[in-house]
Amino acid sequence: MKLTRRQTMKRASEFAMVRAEGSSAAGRFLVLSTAPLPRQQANEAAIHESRFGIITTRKLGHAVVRNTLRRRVREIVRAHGEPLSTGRYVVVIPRIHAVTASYEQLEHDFIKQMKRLLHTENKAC
RNA sequence: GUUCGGGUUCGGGUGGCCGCUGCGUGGGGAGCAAUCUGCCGCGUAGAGGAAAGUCCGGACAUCACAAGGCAGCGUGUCCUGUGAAAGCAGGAGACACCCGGAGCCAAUGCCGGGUGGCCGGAAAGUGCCACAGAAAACAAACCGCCCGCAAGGGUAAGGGUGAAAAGGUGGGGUAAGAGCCCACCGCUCCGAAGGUAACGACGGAGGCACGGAAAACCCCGCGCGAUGCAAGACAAACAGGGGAAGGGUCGCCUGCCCGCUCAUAAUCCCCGGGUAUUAGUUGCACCCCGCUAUAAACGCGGGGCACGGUCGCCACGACCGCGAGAAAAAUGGCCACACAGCCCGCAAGGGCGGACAGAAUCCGGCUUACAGAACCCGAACGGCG
Repeated sequence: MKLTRRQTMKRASEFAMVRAEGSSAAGRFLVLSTAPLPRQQANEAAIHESRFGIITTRKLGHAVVRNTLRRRVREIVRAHGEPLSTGRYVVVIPRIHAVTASYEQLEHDFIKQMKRLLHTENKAC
């Protein structure tokens, strides 16, 4: 899937909403949370693109560490995030163990958490 | 050649696939058009020597085209060069420490070499100096010594403590002692050859006063208006109302003094209103000419300009390098190959694995972090001639 600047979350209120109303799944290396897009935005276009946000806190390390981690996560989302590509907010938060993890480990963890989220959603329906 | 120290330069490479942001451009879409573009392509550019800490200095911007002071902040040997300034470089001086030499009872000083740095003042003032020690500074008596029956007094020579104990040695002197007196050494003050200067060879005087720390406060010289690109400018939208203060308020600073200006506005506080936008545009990312089997661009070629570096015949010139522009923040992810490095192994080979670190208005410095590579200089040791 594509992942351009337009698809990023930019407002604190959006992150707060996902935190308050969304569902999440936590793995060893990262936390994945998601919430549906608001209605009024969904009405404008039939299929609306999801918005993605990656949170890298200072706890993870200095700027270079945070940059690489954010780039890796963005790449993983671009490669495997297709099931999440419409109609939702998606927030990915790397945890402290992600700093020493390999790209492959991060990839597996992301896919696993994504499947868990989608599975519980289907059950709820 | 090895090791150590110093300096300069570099600080990961090549290729493939898939992406992101800026710019340019072809097509599609929207629009009467200018033009715009969340769509599909193509071309092209895209982190550092410290981008870091935010410690100095400037550019730029705003604050009333207006004067000054105190507090406050910065800075501190001298000369030269460089620079817009901060600063940097070279040389010199004093000081401290180390090594060697002469000298030697000791204190200390002399000669030669090397190293070092927040290098004004401790004789303006207030305070401080842990522990130990009797005592930590207008002195002082624990032991000791002397006088004395004792009470008490004299004594800073000796002991011991300490980071530091109030000049050193010798002689005289004395009840015992003491610069109390003398000689030499040291010290202080005054003069002074010389030196651009810091400084100071040398001479004279004085029994000697002045413990340390200025990174405790402080004092002296010199310098400094404040706030920072979240500065600020522009566009769009809108609706104002109420309160406090009346020689008080506001205006340029963190506080204050003094001066000046304005005249019911402004400022401040409260209530209310507005919304272009996935955080509006700009500030903010060099300019000109030519080229491309479409065209253009920040591409390529040439020229100019700014900045940085090197060299010089110091007129300025020559050569080399360099020109990124995000905004929840692009500059990347993965793979392969070779090259450094480390580990295991007799070897073949195998494994691990890229130092410190990420632009945010720009420029000049300072400080701090840093695996490794190349070159240059110096020192020590060893080898060869």
